[in-house]
Amino acid sequence: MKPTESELEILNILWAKGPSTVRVVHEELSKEKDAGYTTTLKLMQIMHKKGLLNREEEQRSHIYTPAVDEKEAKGALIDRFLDAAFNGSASELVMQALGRNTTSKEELVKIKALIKKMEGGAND
Amino acid sequence: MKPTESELEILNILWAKGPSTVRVVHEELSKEKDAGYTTTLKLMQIMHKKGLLNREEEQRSHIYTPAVDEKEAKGALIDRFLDAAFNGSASELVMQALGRNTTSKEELVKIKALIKKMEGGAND
DNA sequence: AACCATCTACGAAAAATATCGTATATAATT
DNA sequence: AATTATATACGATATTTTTCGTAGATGGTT
Repeated sequence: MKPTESELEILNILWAKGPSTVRVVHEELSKEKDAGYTTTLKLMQIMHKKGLLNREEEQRSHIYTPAVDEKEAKGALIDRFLDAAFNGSASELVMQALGRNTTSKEELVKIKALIKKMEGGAND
Repeated sequence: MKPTESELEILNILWAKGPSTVRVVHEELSKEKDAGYTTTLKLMQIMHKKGLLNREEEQRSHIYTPAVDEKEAKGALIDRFLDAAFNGSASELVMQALGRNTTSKEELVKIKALIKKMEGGAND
C-alpha cells in the first residue's frame, strides 16, 4: 500500500472532509492544481480498484471514503521516507524538520511532552 | 530539483562514500535491490544530465560526485513530504515520527537541546 | 597480438502515473 | 417531452521512471 503523491492528496481531502463525491474532491483539489474533472474521477476509480478507497454506489454520485486509516497510512509513509532519506533514523529527520520552519510554542510543548513520555518509557 | 526515490538512493550513497565510480555505487546499491549494472549507469548518467551529479571524465571510469548539498536537498525533500502528507505542519510529522520507532536517549537529548534553542530564539 | 574484462553511450522497452476525450446514462429544468 | 447539466465508465495518450540489451572503446593479461 503505497499511494502516489496525487493519491495522497486525495486521501488527505477525504480524511479531512469525510465521505465525499468526486465532485467535491475535485473542487477541493482544484484549489491547488488544475486538472480536469475526469482526471480526478479516474484517479479515484483506480484508487478504489487498488483498495485505497471504498465507495457507495447507491446514489448516482458515488460516495467515496478512505479504505485506509490515516495514522497507519501516514506512519507507513514516514517509514518509507525515513528509509529513503534518512537511513531510518527518526531523530535525524526530526532534527532537520524542527530546524527547518517555524513551529509554534504550543507545538513545541506537545513535542517536549512526548519526548518526556518516551524517556520514561521502554526506550533505549 | 526533485530526485526520485531511486535517485535519492544513489545520492545517499555518494553523500556517504564520497566521489565514486558507477561500479562502486552499483555494488552498494546491489545490497538492497537487484538491477543490472547498466541500469545504475543509466540512472547516474541521467542524473548527471539533470545536474544532480557532477563527474570527472578524465579517467576511464568516470568519478561522480553529488552536485547538490545534502542538507539542502533533504530539507527540500522534507518540505515536499511535509506538504504532501502533513499539510506543512512540522510538529505533526515530528510527533508521528517520534512516536513511531525506537529513538536512542542520545538522540532524544539532541532533540531536546534543539527545542530549547528554538524556544529561546525568534519563534512564535 | 589476441583475448578478456570492464568501461561508457545510447536506444528502446517496460512499468508506473497522470491526463483527457468521448460515450453513455441519469436527473433536473424548461 | 425535449434540453441541459452532471455522473460514471473506459480507452487512449502523454509523461515519468526504471530497466536492460547491445555496440563500441579501452586497459590489462596471457
